Amino acid sequence: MDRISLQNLTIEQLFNYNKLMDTKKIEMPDTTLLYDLSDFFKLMGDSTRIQLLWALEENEMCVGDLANLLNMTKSAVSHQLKILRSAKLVKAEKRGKNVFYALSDHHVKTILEMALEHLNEG
Amino acid sequence: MDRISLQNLTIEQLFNYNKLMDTKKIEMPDTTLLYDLSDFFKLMGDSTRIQLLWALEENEMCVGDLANLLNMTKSAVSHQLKILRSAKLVKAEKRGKNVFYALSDHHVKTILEMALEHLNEG
DNA sequence: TTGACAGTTGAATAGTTGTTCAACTATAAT
DNA sequence: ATTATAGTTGAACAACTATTCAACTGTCAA
Repeated sequence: MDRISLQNLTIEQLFNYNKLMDTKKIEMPDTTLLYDLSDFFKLMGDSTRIQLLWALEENEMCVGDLANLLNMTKSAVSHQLKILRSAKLVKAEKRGKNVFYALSDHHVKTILEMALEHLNEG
Repeated sequence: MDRISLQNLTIEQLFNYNKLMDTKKIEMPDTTLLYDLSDFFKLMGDSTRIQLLWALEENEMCVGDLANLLNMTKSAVSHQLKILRSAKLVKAEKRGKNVFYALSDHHVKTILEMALEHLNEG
């Protein structure tokens, strides 16, 4: 069956359409859920944070090393790490003068690889 | 072996560290790749676009219907659809007065579900 | 204790981005 | 032909965000 626009329907047509939708159980998920989803992707939607996650995927590292690796100031890196930390994607541990950061979530790698696969096939 | 900070190393220690890194083949991927990755996530990092993708996952739909479903103006929806379209995530087909949009990529659903799973377990 | 280094923080700035508004095109109906 | 509807577009505005800068804390070494 061809899809139709709800905008052009008579009352009766709209009624039938609604019945159809009922039987197919088409429904939007909770709005807050979609907001959480987009918030999560927003975290990944920044090249600095992606690079940080990628680097920490391989190595536990401290702020200065990450700053060297990405050619950024320690301040900028620290700001972004704080965001990743408050989202519970990385965890920090202080040892002496250094603060070492590590991934706290194993899903991240999977999602990164998933997206890479998408990009490669596109 | 405990991780160390490159910042505190002597030349000799740094040399040994580099040898270690060589054997472990730790390397950052091409920078442009990570930029593509974050660009992709940036697309998903907006609740309007996530809702559009979610809706189109179930239904091919036209602009007015999507606008009704999300309680937005047709203009706002059209702008966002244009972004999704230029990223080749949706495709458009004009039929009569309507323009019907549909997902053009099957990876999207998988990635959405992946992220949802992550959110549920967190 | 003093100096040096690692990292954090808040304010300021510059760049980005989503929505609105108004004007426009194109299709269908009377 | 005229009118109404569906959708697109560009400019303008407001909100958001990443980086920089300067000041600060805490730790180690001399």
